[in-house]
Amino acid sequence: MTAITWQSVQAEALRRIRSREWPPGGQIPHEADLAEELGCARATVNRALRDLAEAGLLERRRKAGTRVPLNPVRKATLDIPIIRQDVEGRGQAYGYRLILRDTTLPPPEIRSLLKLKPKQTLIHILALHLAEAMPFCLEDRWVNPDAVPEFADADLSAISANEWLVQNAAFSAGDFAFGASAATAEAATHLNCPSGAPLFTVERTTWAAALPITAVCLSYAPGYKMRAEI
Amino acid sequence: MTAITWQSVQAEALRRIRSREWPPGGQIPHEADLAEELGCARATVNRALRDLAEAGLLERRRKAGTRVPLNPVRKATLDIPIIRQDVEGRGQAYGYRLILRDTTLPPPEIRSLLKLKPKQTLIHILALHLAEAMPFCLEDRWVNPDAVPEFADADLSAISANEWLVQNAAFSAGDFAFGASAATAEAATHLNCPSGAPLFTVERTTWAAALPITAVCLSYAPGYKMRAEI
DNA sequence: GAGTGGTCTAGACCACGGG
DNA sequence: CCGTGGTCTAGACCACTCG
Repeated sequence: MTAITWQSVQAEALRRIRSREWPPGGQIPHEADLAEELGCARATVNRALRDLAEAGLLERRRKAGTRVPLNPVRKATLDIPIIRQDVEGRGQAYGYRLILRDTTLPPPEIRSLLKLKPKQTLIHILALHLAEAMPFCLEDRWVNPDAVPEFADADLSAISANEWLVQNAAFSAGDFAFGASAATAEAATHLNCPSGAPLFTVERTTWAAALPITAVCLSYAPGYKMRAEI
Repeated sequence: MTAITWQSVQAEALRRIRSREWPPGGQIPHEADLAEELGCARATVNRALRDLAEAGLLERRRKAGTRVPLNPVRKATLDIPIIRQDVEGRGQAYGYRLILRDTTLPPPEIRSLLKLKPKQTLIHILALHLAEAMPFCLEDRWVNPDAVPEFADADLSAISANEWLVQNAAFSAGDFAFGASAATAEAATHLNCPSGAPLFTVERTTWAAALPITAVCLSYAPGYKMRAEI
């Protein structure tokens, strides 16, 4: 009977790493040797070590073998839910208010961010997400109608642009930048906080292949924290 | 000849998801059917779909099968390097200055965060990380000497606590909280910014099993952005 | 050139959990 | 109960890369 799973192999490897039985900077045995020692197939060892390498706890290279990194670059995984789910996941009642919806020329920084041609117009959205009727997050978004033509017909008073896009243009690529900025006068009004208050911000751009879909800046009300585990 | 890899299966699955050939909320074929259709082994399909599920693009449950989620919770991966590598990775010269090193009772919020007994003393570190001789990040750290006794002998003028711990107590578990806060007068002095300036902050706690190792708050100089891709 | 991880296969058994 | 994904195996070939 085989009580050996890839998880148990992984746990044993992790133990050896943490106990420095496999010291930082050192090579560890080959997959084949480990498989024999632990009494399982090489594929099982492979699965276990591959997962550890993806988390940054091991470095693997063909021919060079597997080693414990001296300065591990750990990987943390962030969940990116739609804002409604973020609020509801905290056990709070979600609310939403559309503030502005317009079609206009974007400012230069948005145009260059999305690599648009000079005269390309975008749909501009400003919306407030609420938790227990308190301001939670201000969404300042630009949408490329060429990438998602149906968006022009979306009823943004019933569903947030955030949610609409996740449901209709999801599964695409993009990048995030997290930072802090001072609340502008307008943001302070909407978020009901002092002007200049420190706000946690998420800037995101989304692409369908080479076609830009949307750029958004989310400004969270003071006190918001984004969490991750490792 | 087998031109079929799990990556190609994954790409095909992704295409069907994005093209809505597999619509949101809908079931997709079983692994066995897909394997037959695509002409590969079930294990290959499994690997491809498992990876998509880990990224949040599919939901898999035994017996219920695999479906495309209506509101996908995307997963983004963050790299957590040591600060020196973060700076050097930007092509800048790294510098470091130890500001304070003390052994004392932690404030209540740190004590409860690390679940310490009332009279447990910790080592308190305050240090500044520099990029091109400009303030980059302020490190405010508490270390549990019971968890890492050797830390008491570390020469923190030569190596940052951040780096020492990564090299000597790495591979442990922990959690992160990202947020924004206003620069205190002291932080403003060290970071050379106005008091009250919005700072991007990372709070982290690290554990070896049930034993708390360290709690740290990193305050980044104004303008810092943390990036991730999806 | 040769060693190491990367991957595929065909088959098998198992565990979870929906109906 | 029993279908579906989760996993293990033994063997094979391949691709990368170090020496």
